[in-house]
Amino acid sequence: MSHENFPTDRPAVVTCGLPYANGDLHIGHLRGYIGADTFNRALRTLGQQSVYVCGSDMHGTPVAVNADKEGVDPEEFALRWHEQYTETFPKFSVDFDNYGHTHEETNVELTQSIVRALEDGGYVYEDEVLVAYDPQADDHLPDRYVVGTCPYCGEKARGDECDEGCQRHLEPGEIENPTSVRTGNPAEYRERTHKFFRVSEFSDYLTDFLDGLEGTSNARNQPRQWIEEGLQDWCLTRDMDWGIDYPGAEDEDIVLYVWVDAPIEYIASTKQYSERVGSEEYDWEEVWRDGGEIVHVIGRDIIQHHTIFWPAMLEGAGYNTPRGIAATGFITIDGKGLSTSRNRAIWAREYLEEGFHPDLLRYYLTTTGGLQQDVDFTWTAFQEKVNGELVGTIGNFWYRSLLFAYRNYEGTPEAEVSDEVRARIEDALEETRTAVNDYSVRDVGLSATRLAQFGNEYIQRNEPWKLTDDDPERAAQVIRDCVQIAKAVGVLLQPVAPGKAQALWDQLGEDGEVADTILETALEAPPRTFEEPGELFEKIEDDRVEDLEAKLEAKIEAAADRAETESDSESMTETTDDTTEDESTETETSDLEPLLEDRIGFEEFQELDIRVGQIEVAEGIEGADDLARLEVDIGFETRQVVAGIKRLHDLESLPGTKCILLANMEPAELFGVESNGMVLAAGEEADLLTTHDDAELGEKVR
RNA sequence: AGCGGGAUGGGAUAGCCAGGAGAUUCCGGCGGGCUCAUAACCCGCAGAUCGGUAGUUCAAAUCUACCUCCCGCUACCA
Repeated sequence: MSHENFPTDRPAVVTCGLPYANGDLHIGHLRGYIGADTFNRALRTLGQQSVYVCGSDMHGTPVAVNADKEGVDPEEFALRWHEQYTETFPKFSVDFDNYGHTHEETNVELTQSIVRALEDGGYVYEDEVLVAYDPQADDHLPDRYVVGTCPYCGEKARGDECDEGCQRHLEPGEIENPTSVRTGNPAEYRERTHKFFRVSEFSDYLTDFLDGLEGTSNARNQPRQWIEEGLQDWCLTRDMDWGIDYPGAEDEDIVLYVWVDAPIEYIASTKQYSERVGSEEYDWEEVWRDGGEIVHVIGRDIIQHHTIFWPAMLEGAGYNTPRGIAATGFITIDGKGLSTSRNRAIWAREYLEEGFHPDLLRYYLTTTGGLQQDVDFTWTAFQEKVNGELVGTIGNFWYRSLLFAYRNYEGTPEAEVSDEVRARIEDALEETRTAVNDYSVRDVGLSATRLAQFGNEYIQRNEPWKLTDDDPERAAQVIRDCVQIAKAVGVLLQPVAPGKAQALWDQLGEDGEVADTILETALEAPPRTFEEPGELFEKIEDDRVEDLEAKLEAKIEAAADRAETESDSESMTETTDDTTEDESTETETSDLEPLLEDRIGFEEFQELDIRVGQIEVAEGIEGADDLARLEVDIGFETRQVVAGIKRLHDLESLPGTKCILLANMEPAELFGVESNGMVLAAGEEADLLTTHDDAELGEKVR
C-alpha cells in the first residue's frame, strides 16, 4: 500500500507525543515539538490543509505519587504543569492549533466511548492478576514501586525487571520478597480483576498496517519483531483513583491505564479544534473516521505504544489509523545522555533566559542530523551552526541583497527574474516537496540554506557593485534576481524559522504572514519599494560560548554534589523519579570522560608546575555551597587555594594531609577569595591525590 | 540474550531503500581573490583503504553473512 503524495485533498492532522505533566520542558521535548511543528508548517506550504494538535498527559502513577509528596490534589498538580507548557510552547513558535489535556471532558468522553466500542466489538475480557499491595499505606503498588529478589538469579531487582542481575523482564507477582518502595515495608500480593484488550487478534491487521506506514524506518521495523513473537494482550486498567474511570465501573477504585487515554487526546484535541472553528472549515470526524492524513511525531522510546496498541485500538473501535509515524532520536549533551536528575539538560526556560531567539534552536534541532538520528547538543556546535549557516550564509545574503537593492533602487529593481534564477528557485521548491514527503524536516531547512548559498555565489559571480556604473541594466537584473532569491529563502525557511522569516517578510514590505503563504509565492515579485533593511541574525561570540559551557558544566557538578549528599537519606524513595534516561544504563565507563586523542610533548608537561604540599588550614567559604578555603604549605611558601570540596570532605580532618598542588595556575578569585593553585583530585567525590612515601613538601611531581 | 538504529577525511553530517569512476555540506587547516555585505563573502588546495572480515557482482559506502564498538527498545514506567 502506498499513499498519494502530499498535498492531498483530504485534511491532515499532525501530532506530537504528549508532554507528561510532571516536570519542566527541556531540549529533548522541544526537539519533538519543534520537529512536528516544522513538519506541519511545511505541509501547509505545500498547500495541504493541516492542523497541529497536542495536549498535556495528566494521568498515571508518577503524577499521583508526586502530587501526594507535595500534599496537593493530582489534578491541581498536573494543571500547574499544563499551564506552564501552554505558556512555553508559543515562545518557541510551536504553534498548536489546539492544545488541551487528557483530563478534560472531551477526552474523558471520547476515551470512554472508544473503550465501550472495544467492549462491543468483543475485544475486552476480564482476568485475574496479582498486584502488589502496601498494607500500611493502604495502596496498590504499580510494578516499579516494588523491589525485591529476582526469582531467576537471586539478585536485587525491580518489580518489572531484573535490572541488576539477569536483565529478565518480570511479570507481576514474580518477584520474591516484595518490598514497597514508598514506605520500605514488606508488600503483599493481592488478586485483582482487571480488563484486558485482545491485542493478539490484531496481528494480521497490524502487519498490513506497518507495510503501508510512512515515517521513519525504526517505527516500521521494530514492531515487526513483537508481532512475530506473538502479541500479548494488554491490561487496560490500574488500581488507582487518579485517571479516567473505566466506563461502568465509576464506583470502583480502578481507572484506565494512562496509555489508553493519552493517545486519544490526539483525537480529542482535534475535536476541540474542529468545534472551535466549525466543522465546515475542519471536520475532525472526516480525519479520524473517514480517512484523513494522520501523522504522529513521537520519541523512539514510545514506538510500541504508537505502532501496536494505538492502531489496534483505533481499528477495533472503528477509527482511521495513522498514515505516518516519525520516531525521533534522542538528544545528548556534550556527547553524553541527557539526564534530568543529573541536570545534564538544557531546559526550555534556561535557553530563553539566555536571550537567544527561538529560531536559532529550531534551526539547530531540525537541521543537525535527520529526525531519526540522535542529535548531540553542545554550545560550541550551536555557535558554529548559527554563525556559519544562519549568520554567514542566510543572514548575510539577505542583508547584502536587500541593502544593495535599497541603496540603489529603494526596493526591488524593475526587471524580470532571469531564467537561471527562476529555475534554481523552482528546484529548491521541489527539494522541499520531496523533503516533506520523505518526512525529512532537515531537508526542509537545508533547502533554504542551500538556496541562500547559491545566492551568495550568484551575487559574487555577477559583481553587481561593479555593474552599477558600467551596465546599469545588467546590475538591476542581478539585484532583481537576488531580491527574488531572498524572498524565496524566506518562504522556504518559514517552517523552520518562522520568526526570522516573518522579519524578512516585513523588510521586503510584504503584507500579511509569511506562514500563510504556499511555496509558489516564492516566485512572485516582491513589492517595488521597501525600507532600509536591518541585520536579522547576530553572531555568537566565543567568550559567550565559553561562559555557556562553563555554566552547563557547573550546574551538572552542582547536581552531582547534591545527589551525593542526599543519597543517604533518600535511597529508598529515589529509585523511581522520572526516567526517560535510566540510571542502570549509565555505567562507569560511559560516565568517564573520553581519553584525549592529542598527545603532548614532555616540554608541555614540564610547563605544569605540580608540587607536593600539605594542607595547613581548611575552612568553608561563607555563602558558597561547595567551596572551601585551604592553606597549603608547599615548602617555599604557604598558598591560599580555593577548592570545591566543602561538602565532600570533613574539613576539620584535612589539616596535616599531604596533597598535590598545581602551583603555577593563574590566580582566580572565587567568592571574593583569591585562589593561587589547584589541589588535584579525581572523581565526583573529589578523591584527593597525595603521596605515600617520603616526598618532601615542595618537591616537583614528574 | 533478542531486536531496532548507528559507525563515512581532524570534528560534525548527507548519500545506502531503487549498486556504476571513493562521495555532500558545515566547522577547522593551508593558499588566493574580492570589498556590496556582520573581520563577512567568493575561489582553490591538503586530508578518508566509507567500523572489521568474507561473499554476491563486470562493478559495493550502497546488497548478503559473520564480527567489533556505541545508542536505544524488550510491553502493566508516560
